[in-house]
Amino acid sequence: MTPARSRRPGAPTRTERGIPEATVARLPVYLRALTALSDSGIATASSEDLATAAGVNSAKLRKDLSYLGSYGTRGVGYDVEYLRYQIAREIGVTQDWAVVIVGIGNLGHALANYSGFGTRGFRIVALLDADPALIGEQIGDMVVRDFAELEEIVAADRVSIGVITTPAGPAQEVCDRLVAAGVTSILNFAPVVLSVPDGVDIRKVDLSIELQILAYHEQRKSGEAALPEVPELPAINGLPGLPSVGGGVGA
Amino acid sequence: MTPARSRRPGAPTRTERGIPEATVARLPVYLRALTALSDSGIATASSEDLATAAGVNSAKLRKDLSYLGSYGTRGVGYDVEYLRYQIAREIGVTQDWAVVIVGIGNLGHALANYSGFGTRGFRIVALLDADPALIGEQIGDMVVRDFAELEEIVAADRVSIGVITTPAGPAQEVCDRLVAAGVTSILNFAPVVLSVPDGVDIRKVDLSIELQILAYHEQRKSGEAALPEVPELPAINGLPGLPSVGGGVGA
DNA sequence: CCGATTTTGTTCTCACGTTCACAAGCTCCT
DNA sequence: AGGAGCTTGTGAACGTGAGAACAAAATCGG
Repeated sequence: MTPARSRRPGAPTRTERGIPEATVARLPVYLRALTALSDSGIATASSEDLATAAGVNSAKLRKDLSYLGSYGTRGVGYDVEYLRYQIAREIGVTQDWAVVIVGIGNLGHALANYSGFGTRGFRIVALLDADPALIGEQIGDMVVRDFAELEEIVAADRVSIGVITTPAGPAQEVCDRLVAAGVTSILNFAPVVLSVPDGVDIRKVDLSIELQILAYHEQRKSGEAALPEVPELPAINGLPGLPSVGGGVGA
Repeated sequence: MTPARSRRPGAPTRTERGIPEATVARLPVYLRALTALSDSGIATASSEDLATAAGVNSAKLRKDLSYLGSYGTRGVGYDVEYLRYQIAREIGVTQDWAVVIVGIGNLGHALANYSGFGTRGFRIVALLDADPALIGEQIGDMVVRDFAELEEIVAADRVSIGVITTPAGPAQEVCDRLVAAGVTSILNFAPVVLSVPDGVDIRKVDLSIELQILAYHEQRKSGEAALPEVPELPAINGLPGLPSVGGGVGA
């Protein structure tokens, strides 16, 4: 351990490798950009080049990279291969993470077939479903197994990441089982808010939310005129009997 | 138009219906929570109830809702149906938005079959692909059509939202065609940074980025010991010939 | 009719994230 | 060897978002 390079008294006291969440979310983008540059045979790139490839501005990119350390050479730029390795190591994709996918419907199928699984760094070790009609089905070079085998598989393959592609209904129960089995990171595609204990990370991908955000902006663009005028009282047309207002539900 | 209700001189001057982006991103979550409460027969809910259902804290929820107006009754709470309608209207899902999906691979198939397409508010009007082997295939109650028909379809159905589920390669070209045809909102599943002109909104969903973010936190949890020590010089082992350092790329 | 109770809407403060601007440091040319 | 020219890394200003706390308004009981 180097003795904390030039820790000034007034420095932001970024606690021992604490990288801001916003930066963490961009590192994979930089990694992909670097891989693309590398594949094009580019050996060195400036922050400006990288920023363009990643779709951000160069000041932000430099600040983000500065949290990792001082890779990069002033007056020259960044060595593409070197930086790529450093970011991959920081993210943790120099090792392989074992992943299980639970819920082999349309989306589960699609993810199971997702060749390369993005960049390397992840290995699907099991496709699970509770439906007997699906168990045994061959997908790519894998076979769908019974969700009941979850605990066994997690323990055997040291699985730390679970992907939930079930419908909304069973999602929380599946989530609880994953957590109980020892999975500590979950990627949720089901349209529900899952609750997990502290220490478990959860991320959500939700198609319909993304579309609704687009719709909001789209509505703005189509001129404010398109907005139906607000009925200020709850006299809603096609809705089943509303109590005039209030009325107090037994909470 | 009401003359700007009680605009104080020192007020934040939130420009005429400018809702913060962070709030916009949460409105669909509130909408879903309200729909769930409604389906359970709950007629009135407090900010605390709603916040729990949506997975946020109640102060944030109240502040978010306050940007929409003063729906809600002090001492009582919010009328579920009324608030649900107001949010739906604000987002713009009281009308139906026409959507095309381009790229009918595994993911495209999955989205095409996504029944209900989240909540209502969206209508898939075409599934497009350039591969002759796919054109004509029946998926649900739709048929895959030739990507060449894009312009015609967009014009005929007033399509404003496009979903890109092609591989990375053709994504930018597909994007350009969509924009040229008049689409002004794009949801991109391809692992590339797309560039679009001003006035076009774009959102990205990226499985491998989400997994990498999880991996980063996972690595943190597994104890810092797991971090391989940093090679401070670019002496990278299994990589093809690196110029010692620098060497200046022609940029 | 009035006070107690409940819950919203809003104000204030703090933390986080973004962008600007520039000094430090490296390379290359003369 | 020394200066010119780039490009990084970072300090500082600015804007946005989150959370605590409280005043305003509505209901309910006496």
